Amino acid sequence: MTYTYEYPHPAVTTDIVILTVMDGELKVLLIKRGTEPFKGQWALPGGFVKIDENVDNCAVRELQEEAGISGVYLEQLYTFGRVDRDPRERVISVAYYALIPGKDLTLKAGTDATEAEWFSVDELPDLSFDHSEILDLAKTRLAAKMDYSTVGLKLMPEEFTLSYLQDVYEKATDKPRDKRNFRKWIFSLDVIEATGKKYSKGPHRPAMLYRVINPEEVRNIR
Amino acid sequence: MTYTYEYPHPAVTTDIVILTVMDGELKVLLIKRGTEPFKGQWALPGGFVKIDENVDNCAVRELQEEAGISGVYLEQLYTFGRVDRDPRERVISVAYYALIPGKDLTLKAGTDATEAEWFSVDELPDLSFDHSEILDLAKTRLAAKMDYSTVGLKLMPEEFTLSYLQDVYEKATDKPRDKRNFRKWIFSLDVIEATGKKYSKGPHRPAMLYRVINPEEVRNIR
DNA sequence: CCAAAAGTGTTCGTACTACACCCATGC
DNA sequence: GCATGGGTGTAGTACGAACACTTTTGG
Repeated sequence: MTYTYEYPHPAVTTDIVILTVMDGELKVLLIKRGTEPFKGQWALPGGFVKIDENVDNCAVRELQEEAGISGVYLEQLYTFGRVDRDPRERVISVAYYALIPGKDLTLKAGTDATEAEWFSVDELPDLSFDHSEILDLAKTRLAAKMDYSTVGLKLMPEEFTLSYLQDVYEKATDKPRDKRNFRKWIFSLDVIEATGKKYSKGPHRPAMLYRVINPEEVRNIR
Repeated sequence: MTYTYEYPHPAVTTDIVILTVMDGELKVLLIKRGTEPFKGQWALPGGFVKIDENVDNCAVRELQEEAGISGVYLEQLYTFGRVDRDPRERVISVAYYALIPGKDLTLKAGTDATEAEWFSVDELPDLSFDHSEILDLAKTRLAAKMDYSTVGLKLMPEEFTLSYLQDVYEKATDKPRDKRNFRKWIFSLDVIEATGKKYSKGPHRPAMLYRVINPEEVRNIR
């Protein structure tokens, strides 16, 4: 079966920058390509938009199919449309980024037989296509948005300590924060609340556990 | 001549929200459609991405061809990819917005025979496709960016008065500003300078004329 | 009792807000 | 001389930045 048009049509894909903070580092999920071009190289998960599928839905589907992830924060990032960005044919890519809670490491490694792995964004292999450009933009966008919205909480598991929260903010924005000022700031937003539980880990004072008050909401600040 | 693919491909267009402040109002340039669908209705200028043309270049070209405008600020806005957004075939639209200096009204009305007209964003006709959604997003984005970057200056002609500048900011963000505070703010950014000239208009004190110091730059504030 | 991370307040500077009157010109 | 928009300063407030010690636990 083939499809014929009066004018040439580009192919359209979505590529997804899947980010999380793990082991004290901002990490991105990459897939080892099983086919040409760039066979054997690492790339962002993604795939072609189906003809009867909304572009947003395509991103949701690829997230599930290639990374086994669903129900997470997903936002359109930018559309990459240079003519030569794919050697096969004209491919325009609508890039998204997804934020994964840190501890929910239920990561079945990709539903299909592809090889998936978390990489620190500071120690990346060579990426296929223009994917390092896409990743750079995602990092920039995330860092900016963590300062003027509450997206950062999408990187949090159900319950977390304030130290962990601060660590996530520092790693995702690549900027150190003062402990007392950070706590004053996050409390002033009224977005987290104490669970009443404590979390003991090691020979020191246990930390109070917090939760996000309204996990659905992403609010703009200022 | 026809083009055949193994899988169905969507068509890709760019649509451009061309904004300016004119006669004390934020205005958008619309084109009256000469063909079905939505024949005779107003729509954003735009058109299909050519197979050997970068998506960004397509936006630049459409801006020139449909509105006779070039050399202005142009930025990608968002990609609209709902399946049913075009009744003809599957069309994915990469939307851009352009900012036109207020007085440079050298607007030859569209190079092709299309009918182009400026509309106040407060008195819009019914728009074709999902174009009112695109326009809404452009308005929101512009208003936000005027507060945290210097894009607003892209709406300024070569020389302008402070009152005019303030008016543009008020109309583009739909928020009133205090005259003295606005002036302190804009001066603190070091982005405009006095030309030394004055501008007399009417029976009152003439206004000093200013220019943008670095017209190319768009800097983020904060 | 010692090591380790958790928790907690105050001071200072700066940037935003609110606000009202004199100035220069054309007619 | 009067009507019209152009131009200017100050005081109060709120927010972000800098900064160090005490608390609680496990071993």
